[in-house]
Amino acid sequence: MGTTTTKGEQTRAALIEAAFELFSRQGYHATTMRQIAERTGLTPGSIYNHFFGKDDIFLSVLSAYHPLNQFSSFMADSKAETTEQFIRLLAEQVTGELEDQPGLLNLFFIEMVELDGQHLPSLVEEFRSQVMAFVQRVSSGPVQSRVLPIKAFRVFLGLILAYELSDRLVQEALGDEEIDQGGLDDFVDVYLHGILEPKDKVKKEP
Amino acid sequence: MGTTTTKGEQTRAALIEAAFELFSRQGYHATTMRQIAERTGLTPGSIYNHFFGKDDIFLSVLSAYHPLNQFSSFMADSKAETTEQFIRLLAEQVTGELEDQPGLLNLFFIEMVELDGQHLPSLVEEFRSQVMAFVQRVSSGPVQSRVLPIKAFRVFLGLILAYELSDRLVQEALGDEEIDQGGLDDFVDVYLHGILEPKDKVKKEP
DNA sequence: CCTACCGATCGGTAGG
DNA sequence: CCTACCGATCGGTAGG
Repeated sequence: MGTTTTKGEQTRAALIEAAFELFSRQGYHATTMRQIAERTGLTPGSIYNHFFGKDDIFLSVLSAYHPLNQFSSFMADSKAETTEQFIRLLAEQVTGELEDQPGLLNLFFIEMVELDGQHLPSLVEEFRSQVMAFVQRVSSGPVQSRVLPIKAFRVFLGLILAYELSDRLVQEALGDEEIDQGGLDDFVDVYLHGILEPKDKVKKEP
Repeated sequence: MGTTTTKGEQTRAALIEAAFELFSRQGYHATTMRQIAERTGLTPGSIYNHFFGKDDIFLSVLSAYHPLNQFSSFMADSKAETTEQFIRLLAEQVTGELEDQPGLLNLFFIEMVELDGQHLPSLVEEFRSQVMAFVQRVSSGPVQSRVLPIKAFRVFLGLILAYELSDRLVQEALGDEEIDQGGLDDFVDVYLHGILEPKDKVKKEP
């Protein structure tokens, strides 16, 4: 690459990567500065040449690894023609990404629980443009969505969460038994068409 | 109540309650035995007359407060006639419960991240009968579900998660701005009928 | 970037 | 159930 990286920048990057692996596996408070240093081949004290402290490291990890980073490229590169195709493809890519990097979701939960969600607002802010792209895409297709696009986005996020978390639960519960692979399509089906047959469309009482 | 509780049992219960509040707010490792003792009016050392150690307390908290405890009573008491009513009512009750006790969800995430999900299998086992009740209910209604009931259940759990988590995110992001209250109905709508108009039912390529 | 070190605090125990 | 205490380990600093 044309970008030159100084030794210091390389060390900083190595620290962030090591910290990501430790944080996402053990949580924030269970991860020690000594562990991070050891993984990078440094002495604990040396870390403070690159970061103000432990929380500064976590903040850097969070911005480098937060789960919504690749959303935009997925959406920009999408070759889908219909809304249905678009949703299916996006769900596939996002869950694939989360499967490759299981720590991404953990990092999010750690921030929420152990750090009281203090960094969530800025994360949401960073993500705003990607939400808009999704909304634009869903509302401009040849077939309109039944619900407000922003609601559709929120439920879509939930779809991803539902698939990932229940997948972990099922795998944990079953152990070595049959693996309920590939259920993603069913999840997306429900998202697109609901669990009920169309004939069940009963008017709600006012 | 007719059940007599000894002093020791009362203290144990008080410890579990105090521990729940602290764990769910701060996480496992950030909560100290001294904090738990202080909240109960005890000396740190006294805790060990009731529990083997910190992890034993967490285990007790988890079984006393795990989020799926009230599911069964909700389903048993449901007066819903149609599947649609059943789902709507259940979603309302569960999210209402999670709103009253925000710690329930946190506890689940803490277990998953900080304790590596070691207790999840037993939790799932405890919950198995409730899953069966849901499946039974959805598959025996006058209107059949389009998807396998077990899948419908997994997506339903995701629906709840989606609503709760995105609600927290939105509230965190908006701060004092408009509060997007009551969007639960929209979430349930998507779950029941999908985001697409029925006319969009396009066959997937084989 | 390392050596050496600090005060603070942790989970847990002994003895009564 | 309390007093008193332990070894271990934590995040972070001083000085070079």
